[in-house]
Amino acid sequence: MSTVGLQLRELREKAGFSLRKAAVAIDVDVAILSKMERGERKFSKALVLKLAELYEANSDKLVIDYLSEKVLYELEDEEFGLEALKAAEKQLEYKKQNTQ
Amino acid sequence: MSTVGLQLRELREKAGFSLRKAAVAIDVDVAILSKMERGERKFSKALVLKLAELYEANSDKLVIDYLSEKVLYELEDEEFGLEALKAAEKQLEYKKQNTQ
DNA sequence: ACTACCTTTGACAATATTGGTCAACACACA
DNA sequence: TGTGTGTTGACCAATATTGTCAAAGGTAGT
Repeated sequence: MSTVGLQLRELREKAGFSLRKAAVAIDVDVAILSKMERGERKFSKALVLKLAELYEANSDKLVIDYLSEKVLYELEDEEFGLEALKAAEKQLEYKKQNTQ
Repeated sequence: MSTVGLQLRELREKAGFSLRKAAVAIDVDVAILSKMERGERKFSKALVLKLAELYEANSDKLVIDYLSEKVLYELEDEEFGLEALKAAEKQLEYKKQNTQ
């Protein structure tokens, strides 16, 4: 599985943007984008969306992976991580039923 | 579904602790415990464990619910929250297989 | 060697978030 | 009145997160 950072790096390269140009286009410091692509810093959702738009890529999967990484980060090394995810899932499914 | 805070409040009352006594026992300010029980502040895992021990309650479910709440908090109002959870779950399951 | 790009790195400042402290409040009841 | 209960808000301190900047090292072309 490839991280959001690496996915966005690939997309950037395919779209023909240098790191600098991409950074300027979404109004963020080059250093930050560099670190984000390599996973040294966490993305913000806003930046993921901006980049997806810039590269003309579908953002849904990127956002899902972004959120998933965020969640996994919270649960890292937790003995009951999987159980917690399943509990959270139940909650969300329940909520979805009752509001839609 | 009952929050971790409310569960711990029930446990406290059943165990016969006043808020103050419980707070003293786990070495935390009363105000904090009060807020945590009512969900105005987030618990820390350490406090959940301490309280479970104090009330002689099984901590597994409490910890799972605690983590689940933490995760749901991250995903609140996210369109793709459910998908993100499922993606995270896959990751964890995969990881589990390959390390145990 | 020089120039012009590229990406990475680390140090630092600014800012936001979190956690803890404290005093006061309101309520009930002996 | 005095004692115990839980709640509230203001405040500070520690910590984490983000942004800024300058410099370094790599590569390619002239």
